[in-house]
Amino acid sequence: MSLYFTLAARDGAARAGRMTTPHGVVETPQFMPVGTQGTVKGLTPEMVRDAGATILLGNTYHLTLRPGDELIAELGGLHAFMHWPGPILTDSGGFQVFSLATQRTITDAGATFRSHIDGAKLDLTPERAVEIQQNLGSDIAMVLDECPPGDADQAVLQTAVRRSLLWAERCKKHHSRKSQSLFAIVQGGTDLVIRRACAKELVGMDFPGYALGGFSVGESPEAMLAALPECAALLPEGKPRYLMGVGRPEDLLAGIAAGIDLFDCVMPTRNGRNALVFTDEGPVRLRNAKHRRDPAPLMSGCGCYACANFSRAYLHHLFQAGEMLGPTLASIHNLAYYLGLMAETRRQIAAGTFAEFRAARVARWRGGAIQQ
RNA sequence: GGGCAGGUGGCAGAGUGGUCAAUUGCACCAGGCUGUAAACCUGGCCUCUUCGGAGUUCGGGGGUUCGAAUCCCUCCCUGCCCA
Repeated sequence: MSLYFTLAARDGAARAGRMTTPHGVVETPQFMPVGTQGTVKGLTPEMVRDAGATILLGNTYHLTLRPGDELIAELGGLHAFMHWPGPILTDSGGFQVFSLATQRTITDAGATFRSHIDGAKLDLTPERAVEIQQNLGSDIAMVLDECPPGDADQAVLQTAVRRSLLWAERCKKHHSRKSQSLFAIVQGGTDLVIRRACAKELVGMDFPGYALGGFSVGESPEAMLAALPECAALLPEGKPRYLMGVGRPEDLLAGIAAGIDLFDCVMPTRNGRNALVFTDEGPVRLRNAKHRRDPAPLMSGCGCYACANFSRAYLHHLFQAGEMLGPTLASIHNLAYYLGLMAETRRQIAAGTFAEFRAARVARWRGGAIQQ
């Protein structure tokens, strides 16, 4: 076994636990910053660590196209290559099946991409997706899946699930790296019948961890939040549960309430680069003229490097001037905010007060958003 | 004093008789971003508007014309060259 997961506390459906990987321990619930191309954009690994991160995400599709998974293996694996000694989870390229839909064709054999960089052909079969991730040497690899869009009809969802199940089995069979765990991905959109069938099959294959994919891909936030509790409950109790690609702070708390342990999302880093920071009072758009002479930190009471040393007026200036430190500082704050939220959530679950905590937080975010 | 070039929306800069409230870029204003083709993308940016339009604009004034940012006269201003 290369992965140990133990639950330390429960509070309703919410759980607090601990996942031990070859490269370190991950307390759950936990948020994983996204480092698609072997970097959390704009931040050094030390900045990411100091913001509170313990585990990062990397990407199969992007890293095999550039610089190449074999090159990374030759240089000591992804951890050494990107100078991140902690745990890494790699996504399989299944999300690119969705996000780069115009660049690919898909059959039961696998997904064939036309590189978004130079147009070269990339055959991403389940076996190849596993090989790439084994070359990268991540602690957790994901099975290749077909991620259909949020507005897909039942027939499309069923095809995607059938294919994802086929691929999951092939990935599992092909996977051989002992120091790496392979997680399965449940698809099915917001259709609970299809989700249930998909989860049942995957649970029967006995993976060390399970993810919910196919959320936040165009369906309404309400539809996702409504489906989450039942979908999370389909996954084994004693194994890590990962909600892929989600999301806004309130979505994370909803996921945790449903029994999710792991999250990843580009939102804190992408939105940070685009001048939006998350705070207890809701989102703050730093480009807005009202921050021009505001001496306050991004968020009062926040202990992150950005808040400890700089004003909103300064961040506003950096973004107006197009300075690269703006995206860096906003990303640092947003990651610290997300990771701090997870740390506080773990304490609240341990104390048995998660539901009240969640209700108060959500009310404050919404109230703050209205005042913006 | 003489010659030449030129004065267009916050700035730069197109347009040179009607399709011009006026290309485009920048600046500015607002919004979006959910397993990253995103330090990106949308929209707005003279005034009013019941969003159908309406009213004032292209240095000032006068004129030609059915019609002028575009042609003519005049005045003012700017740059370069000569004295």
